[in-house]
Amino acid sequence: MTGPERRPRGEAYTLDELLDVVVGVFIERGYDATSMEDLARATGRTKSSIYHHVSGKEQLLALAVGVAIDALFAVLEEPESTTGPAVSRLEHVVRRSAQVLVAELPYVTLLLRVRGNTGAEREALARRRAFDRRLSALVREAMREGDVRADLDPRLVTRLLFGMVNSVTEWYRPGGAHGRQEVEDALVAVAFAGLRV
Amino acid sequence: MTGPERRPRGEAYTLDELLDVVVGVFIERGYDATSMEDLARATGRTKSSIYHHVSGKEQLLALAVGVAIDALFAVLEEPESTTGPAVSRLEHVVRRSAQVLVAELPYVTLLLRVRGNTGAEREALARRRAFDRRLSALVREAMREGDVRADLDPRLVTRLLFGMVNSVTEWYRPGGAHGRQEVEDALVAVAFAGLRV
DNA sequence: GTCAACCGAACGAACGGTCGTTTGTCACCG
DNA sequence: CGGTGACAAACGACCGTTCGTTCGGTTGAC
Repeated sequence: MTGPERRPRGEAYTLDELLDVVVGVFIERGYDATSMEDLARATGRTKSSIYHHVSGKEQLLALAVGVAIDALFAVLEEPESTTGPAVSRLEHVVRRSAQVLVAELPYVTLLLRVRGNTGAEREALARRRAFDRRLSALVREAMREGDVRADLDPRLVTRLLFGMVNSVTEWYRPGGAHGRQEVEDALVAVAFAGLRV
Repeated sequence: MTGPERRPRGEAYTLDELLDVVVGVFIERGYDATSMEDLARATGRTKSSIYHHVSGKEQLLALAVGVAIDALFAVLEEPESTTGPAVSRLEHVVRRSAQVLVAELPYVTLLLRVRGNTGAEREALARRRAFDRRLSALVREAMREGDVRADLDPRLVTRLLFGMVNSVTEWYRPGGAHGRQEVEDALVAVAFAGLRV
């Protein structure tokens, strides 16, 4: 039941544990400004030890953003995202996206900072665009069903809506001033009902 | 009337023109990934020529984000931002912030990507926080006056509201799919009235 | 004995920044 | 009105450092 992993030395890192540390450093210092030396120091190992697990710095980024994208796409496959009125599905996706964002905060934060300079980043951006297209279709459907105001461009609405959702990565901190439930509820309230009384 | 500037060579850059080019490269490649060699190539000059105008790479960043912050703070000093009901002032600030963001797109984009690793970046972040505090006070006032829903934390509302506004830098492109007026109107409509019909 | 895990030392390349020199324009002067 | 000294602007070569990556060897659990 212990699985296939072996731990020759006292505190060897699995790839997942390595990734957890690496993502934290990437976010703190920025991907480009992070040296392999920084990562070695943060993981308590040497540079060459890291290269035993991954092919290089870029693969670490690719693995990390993959975690985030997979988690976000999984939301779209949930039953509540595929059945019922579009506006309800949209609300569910908004709420669950916020939950994923908070649960996988470092990974999603890294994903949202990717700008597409390397091959791995461009691939991540392509998957993000595919995700956005799904969201946009959902908004359009909710407009067609008459539950969401149709006087605005659905693509524009999608961008603003999920721009607001994604902006949570900029300030949310576990144990910070705002709780998870509070953030979710505020997000849904502002997005669907607006600020004015 | 020609001013104090001199142009010894054919196409010498003033500091402002230099900055315009530099900011573009910073955004495209990312600040850390941009080398002085890149900047020299983009400006059509050599590295040492750039060092004749500024003290180094970090000062270029400091000058650029200063442009953005000054433009944003100026919005708060406009008459419509200081008189009348708080909710009207808030709406004006949202609308004008979006205008500034579009008008000074590269500079504001750069400002919003700053994470605070160097001295210049930390100073920019401090000024951003001061700006956010002004916004937060405005939201709180609008709640007290009864024009904005008061069942949510005003700081949280501020972050979501301007998270949405700032997210425009992620996708807006001049001459792109969405016009300036369209973006402003959609922003105000979604923020104050919400998506649901 | 095997093999994943790890290490220390080293590599060429690229980095931000410096330096001494050259270029070109202008104000001034005879 | 031609000549000249001063000086901002720009140049190319170079500095020490750090980068991502490689490699040959060592360790220790099974």
